[in-house]
Amino acid sequence: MNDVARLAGVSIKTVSRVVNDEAGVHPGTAERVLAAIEQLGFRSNVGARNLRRGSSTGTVGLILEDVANPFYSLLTRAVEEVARHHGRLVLTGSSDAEPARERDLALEFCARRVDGLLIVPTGLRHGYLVPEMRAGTPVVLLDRPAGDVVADTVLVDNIGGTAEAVRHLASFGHRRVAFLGDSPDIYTAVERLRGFREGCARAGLHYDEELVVMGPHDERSVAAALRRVLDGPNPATAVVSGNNRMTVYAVRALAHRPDRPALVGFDDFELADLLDPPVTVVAHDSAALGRAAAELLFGRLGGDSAPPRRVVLPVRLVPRGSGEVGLS
Amino acid sequence: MNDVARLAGVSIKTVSRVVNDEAGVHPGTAERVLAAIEQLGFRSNVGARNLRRGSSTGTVGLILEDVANPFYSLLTRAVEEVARHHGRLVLTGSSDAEPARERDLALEFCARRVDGLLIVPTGLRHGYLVPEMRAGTPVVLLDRPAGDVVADTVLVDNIGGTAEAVRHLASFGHRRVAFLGDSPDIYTAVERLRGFREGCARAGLHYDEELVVMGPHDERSVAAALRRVLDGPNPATAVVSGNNRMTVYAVRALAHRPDRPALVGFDDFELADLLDPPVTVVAHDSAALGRAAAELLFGRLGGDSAPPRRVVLPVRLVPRGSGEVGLS
DNA sequence: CCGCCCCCAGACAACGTTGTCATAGCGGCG
DNA sequence: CGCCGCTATGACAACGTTGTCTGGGGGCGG
Repeated sequence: MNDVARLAGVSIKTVSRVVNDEAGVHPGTAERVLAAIEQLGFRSNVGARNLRRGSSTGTVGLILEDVANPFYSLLTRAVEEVARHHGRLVLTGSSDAEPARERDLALEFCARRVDGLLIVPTGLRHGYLVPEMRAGTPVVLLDRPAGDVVADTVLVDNIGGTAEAVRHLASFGHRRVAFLGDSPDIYTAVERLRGFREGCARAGLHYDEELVVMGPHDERSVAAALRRVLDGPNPATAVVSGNNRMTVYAVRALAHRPDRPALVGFDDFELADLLDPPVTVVAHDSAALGRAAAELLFGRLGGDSAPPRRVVLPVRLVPRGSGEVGLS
Repeated sequence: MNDVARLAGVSIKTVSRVVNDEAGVHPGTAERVLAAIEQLGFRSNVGARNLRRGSSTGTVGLILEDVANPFYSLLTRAVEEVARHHGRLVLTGSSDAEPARERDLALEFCARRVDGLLIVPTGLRHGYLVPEMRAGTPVVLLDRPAGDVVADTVLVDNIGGTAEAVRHLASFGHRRVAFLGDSPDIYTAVERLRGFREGCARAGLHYDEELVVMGPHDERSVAAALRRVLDGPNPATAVVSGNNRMTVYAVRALAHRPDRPALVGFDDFELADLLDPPVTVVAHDSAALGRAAAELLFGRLGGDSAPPRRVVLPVRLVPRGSGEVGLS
């Protein structure tokens, strides 16, 4: 800016005025300044501006498990879009479901003075957020609440959705339904398991612990879990899988089995409708999740100081074929 | 920091020393300072630190078309990973294939003094990058070069891959192969079309313009394009589709056709192997693309000042079924 | 002709840090 | 006892901006 001022033969303050479109600069002067800016390729330093102004940095932080998962990448896109409408940029980070990494990312974001944080929380302890929130950084939690921190939270109806899946399968005559869930230290996994139990209870099914496997997270372990519930003496005839990854693994594992069980997956995924058979899912809109959370965040930034909200987004069962298999 | 200093009864400089783990602070003093930091929830302001130090902001910018596209979200994840190893955070933005948006994002990133930029360039004019590059911001282009700017570029072998797809189809007896490509102002679309022509030439096929459709970008227009090449008087018996989106649309459009043509898609995608028939693709590793570009960028940040490099990553044809259909 | 006001422009401080230099205190050694 | 050198600390300026205040000149009315 100094260089620009020198080149244009004005003071640095006048350059600042031109850069900020402030009124009261002689058009001729402004022209000279603009020419100098152009010539030197000057770009105002937003960091310094924010420091001086004490104003927003124009960024929000987004922390999730893994952008590579379509569920989160759709969510990310939605957040980006809302942020853009509010003139903000997005800092992203994947925690890989490691609490320490989530914490490091969040604190790093805060040190960079993001205007707000959107977090898909991992693990159980989130007390590290308290000082930041007290310091005025609004935090919105997505997809899961944080056990020990009260903040705005946007969830999907995990319990209702899983219960609905069970009801659906029971309506086709299934009495022995298995549940494959994620690790029990993940909130959504626990909720969906609860929904599963509830669904069993409502449909008058016996809840059999033998048919519940929590924790398999890769293709091999999902396949093993399926063998366990399908190859026993009293096998399941239908399966509810707890998230999009597991559903895909399950489809893969079941592809070459002669006696395929009925399958309903939690989370929709691309091409589910083109598989053979098309996969019935409990769908929810992850873009809507991101949008709702981001809107909530910007609401807070806009001055909304109502008590923390908890929003639960609806899910809906999409029958496609894999879940409408009767008993053979 | 002032408050911390006051509370600990030391000068602000001593607080700075403690925060930065500088040697030569009395342990007792350090303890008092740390206690004050804890009590006040003090978090050092990275922006101010960078301003004073004139050092890196510890961020890199990543601009691509759309994070929601799995191709880009895998890439994003790889970039995040490399950045993390180099202690950097990632600012992301989706350009939606709009040059103006790409430009705005890039300049916004530069105003925030990112250490470097990774860009999947959209459109043909990227001169706006020149001042930034001259100012010392390294730029690496991914997936496509920028017509009018010389910078490090990481590409995939578009021509070779598409030619290979044609060769593969011809080896199953196909003589009339159609090509569905993206809009011709996208570099990869043009390259793949060139690869298609080259493949036709090498396989001794007549290159028939009637069988080439460039530009369809949603489900409806892909379906229309397919009708055009399949329902004419002299129809195609095989189709090469130009990217992952189009392949998926094509699969959907072909799902209920009795006379399905052979199909090879450019870009691999999840579940391609589970469709019926499984989809043969020209696969490349988008994570490797992101990794290579990020490594290149950090190499530049590490002082590598060799002339701009152009890296071309290999592709490989993955036969799965849809491309191994002979003539009926 | 004088005084006032308006239009432009610049001087200066401050935002939150940190690098540089200065200084106070203290123990040891000749 | 005086000097040296070391340790622990602080004062100050500067990073690149911008808000506030001040000042010079010109036009206009009295």
